[in-house]
Amino acid sequence: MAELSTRYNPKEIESRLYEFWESGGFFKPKPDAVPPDGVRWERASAYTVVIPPPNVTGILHMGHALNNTLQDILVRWHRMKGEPTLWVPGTDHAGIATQNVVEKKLEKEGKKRQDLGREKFIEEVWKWKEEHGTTITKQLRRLGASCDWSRERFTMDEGLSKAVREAFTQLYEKGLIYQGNYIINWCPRCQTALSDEEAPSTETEGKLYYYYYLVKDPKTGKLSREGAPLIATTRPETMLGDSAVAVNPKDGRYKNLEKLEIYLPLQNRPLKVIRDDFVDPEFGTGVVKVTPAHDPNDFEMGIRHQLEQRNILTPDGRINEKGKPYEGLDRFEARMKIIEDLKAAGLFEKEVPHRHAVPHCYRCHTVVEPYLSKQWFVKMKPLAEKALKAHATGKVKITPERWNKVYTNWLENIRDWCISRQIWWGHPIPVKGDPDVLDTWFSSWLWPFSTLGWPEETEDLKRFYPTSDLVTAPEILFFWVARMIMAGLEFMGEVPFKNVLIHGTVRAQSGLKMSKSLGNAIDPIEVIDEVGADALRLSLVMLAAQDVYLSKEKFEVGKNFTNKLWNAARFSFLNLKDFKAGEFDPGLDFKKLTPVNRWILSRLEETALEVEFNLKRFALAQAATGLYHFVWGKFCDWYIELVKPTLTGPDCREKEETEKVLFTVLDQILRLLHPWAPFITEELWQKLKEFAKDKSDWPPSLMLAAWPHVEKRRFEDKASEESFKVLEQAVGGIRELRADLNLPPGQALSAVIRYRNKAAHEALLVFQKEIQKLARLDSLELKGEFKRTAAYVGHAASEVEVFIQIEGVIDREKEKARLEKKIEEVERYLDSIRKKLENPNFRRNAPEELVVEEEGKLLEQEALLKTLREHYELFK
RNA sequence: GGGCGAAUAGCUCAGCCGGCUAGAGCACUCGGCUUACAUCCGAGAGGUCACAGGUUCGAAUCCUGUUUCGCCCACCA
Repeated sequence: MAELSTRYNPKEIESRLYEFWESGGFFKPKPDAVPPDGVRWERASAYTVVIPPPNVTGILHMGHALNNTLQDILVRWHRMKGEPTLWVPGTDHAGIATQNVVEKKLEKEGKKRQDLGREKFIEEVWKWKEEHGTTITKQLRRLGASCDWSRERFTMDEGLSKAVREAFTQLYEKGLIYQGNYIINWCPRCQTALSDEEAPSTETEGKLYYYYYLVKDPKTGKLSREGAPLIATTRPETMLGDSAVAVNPKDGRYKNLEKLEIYLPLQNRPLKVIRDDFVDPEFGTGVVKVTPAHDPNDFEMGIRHQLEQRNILTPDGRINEKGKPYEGLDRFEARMKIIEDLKAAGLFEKEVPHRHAVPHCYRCHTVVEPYLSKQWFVKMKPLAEKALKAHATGKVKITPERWNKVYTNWLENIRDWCISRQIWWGHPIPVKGDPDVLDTWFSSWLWPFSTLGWPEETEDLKRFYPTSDLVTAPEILFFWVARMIMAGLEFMGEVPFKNVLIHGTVRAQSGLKMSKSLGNAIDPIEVIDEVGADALRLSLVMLAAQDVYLSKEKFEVGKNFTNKLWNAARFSFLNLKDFKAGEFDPGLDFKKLTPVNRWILSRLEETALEVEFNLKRFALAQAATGLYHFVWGKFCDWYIELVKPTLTGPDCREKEETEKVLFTVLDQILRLLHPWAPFITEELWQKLKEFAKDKSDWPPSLMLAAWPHVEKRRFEDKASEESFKVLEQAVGGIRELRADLNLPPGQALSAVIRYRNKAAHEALLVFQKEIQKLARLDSLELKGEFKRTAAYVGHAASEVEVFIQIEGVIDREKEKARLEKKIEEVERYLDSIRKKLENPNFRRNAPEELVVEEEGKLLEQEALLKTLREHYELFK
């Protein structure tokens, strides 16, 4: 075998391995997988995930990296378990976002979309998609995502367009789609309707303007502010669309308001006076101007009181002919002009600062205008009811738990969904002569089944629907997840997935959302270039128990760990060089193995159990952390160090056995780690494979190798684990003394270890050689006598007492102080245990085992204290 | 305005059903190039678990309230 470099270099291997996997067809579900009982896999046993389709315009950001890493871990795990596993990839046409991108591109060429005309423009968008639409899928490959690319879909491809038409038709025929004049969120820049979810509000420091309306004197017919109501509004320009003023029916202050003839200033139009419960007497002056065409509440009031709906805005946010004399002005210009004019007319009272929520377009951040227009809607109540029921009966589970309430709360208060958009790029509404297109989400909500072929009854649909797990960020719980559940139930009669895993949002270290425009984004591809995809994945996942606050240093964890793994394997390969595996099953010989080998196998099996337990409950971070500590803290720090002399020593039975165990442990580690770190584990596993004598039953890729599932424990050995604790105490004690005493590295050292019980004695006998090696001792005596010529320093743990004897002089005062500190510590601890045990209530109420445990601790600590005191006497 | 979440070492976080002297990684201090790895090895220092009450033999963990931060939702003009 070629020598491995001393450092892990991900660049060399990543693209080569991905190509190997993809061209080998390993990402495709097994067509003929057969479970142990010989029955063909049933639909229920397939494992399916559909990717949250990134926008075609997108470039991979950290949110994607986390999201897809989590999916890939689950997918690779299930695939290794032997389940027919399918991860469906694809991209979203992202209506407004994509249209904006292409418009911007045209702008640079000095063109507008209107210049091209609709047909030509759409051609341009497709052209753009062909050229740039593969960026994100290429980037997902760099991450290692094991999607079945042969099944890649696009929300505007032919099949999905058909699904969209079918879904629309079905809803239409059921009477769940209607068209109506409605007040909707309108983006004057994008010139389209937006759903409520697309128009998020931001708290804004605004102003509340107070000014007088006019009253007509019945005698003179003159208009004046005498006795007229003062009103307050944040958007004075909408007064041009006023139809009435309203007060609360119970508001005593305005009993006679109806008797007045109220007129609108500037336009001098008569207004109605109405009374409505909506009006809050506490807010402003208690009098509200009513503008049915430009405010959602006023719209409702307008319906209740049959008011005129006066639309005063053009689609691009300018005042139209109804708003004379302000016609042609932009809405914000008009606001200023109107305030000026009101001031000039002596009607303006004051302006006060006012914090309020202002909706903005989620794409271009323009202030959204409530706007009256004809739109298409889906009646959501009937769909939501089914989705609530499916959730209540446990058909869909959301993890973490707390999101369940958020989900149900939203569905219970659902409002109809405005699905038409006045843009060009999107699915046309299949209604003759309608120029609108459908909301992007109208195609994405069908994603879990449309990607599998619906409305055709395909094999894929039968085999892989419903899917298994959906992994997503919380931001699109309503946009997407809830709607998919509704669509799945409506069109397929079944929930689209069984589990929803919601992970944290990736933020910059500052706590802000990462975004390119804020300049605080860390590019995952850059990180992959620097430390490798595996390091990125491991770091992200280990941090991702909740929201992730990222900075570049955080990828060190993964980087260092992959390098450690690389070197552990490198060491193994150097020492396995004349080894032929294949026929070896440690399970057969387990009882005959050396204690060290039994110990590592026992720990390995425990780790495998823990990893699977955590994977099952979607605790991917905990699973990764557990593996990390096993590999680094046990396998590298102890096992490899312990078996070094054996492996590098002369050939013997023990050496052969150790090589076999090392081979097994490394193989299992690589398998366990593969879902998190697919590249490095594959690379190392392929090398490991070269040592196996019989490779016929080894799959071509680690991706397809069997997952270390522990059905029944084969390697459990509590005794060797206990002995190992004694070893750790002994070695740790000597190291501590060495460091405390600041001994020079070459210092010759003899140690004496005394034991407290038979088990400890046996453990010491078993590991005597190892202790000597790890603690770098010249000699080691068990329960030996102290030489009169040497000075001694001691350390006592629960089961062993460790002394080192040093020829020559040691600093007695320093050692005295050290012992005093230790004695004090133990006394304090002993005190707390005694207090606990002396409390009669503790004995009465605490569980039996706990009391026994505490009593054990008491004896242990007492013995320890005795030794420390005896030793202290020597230094007095 | 309503709902949710967070508050633990200098930093980022783990601590499930209440009970091992509250842990890890980074940073820090001391000592080491020990024939896999200095992206490393060994040792160490560092915490009144936000605050105030309560339940309990026992609370970082459960309950109540307070403070600070974050997120989501909402039509108060």
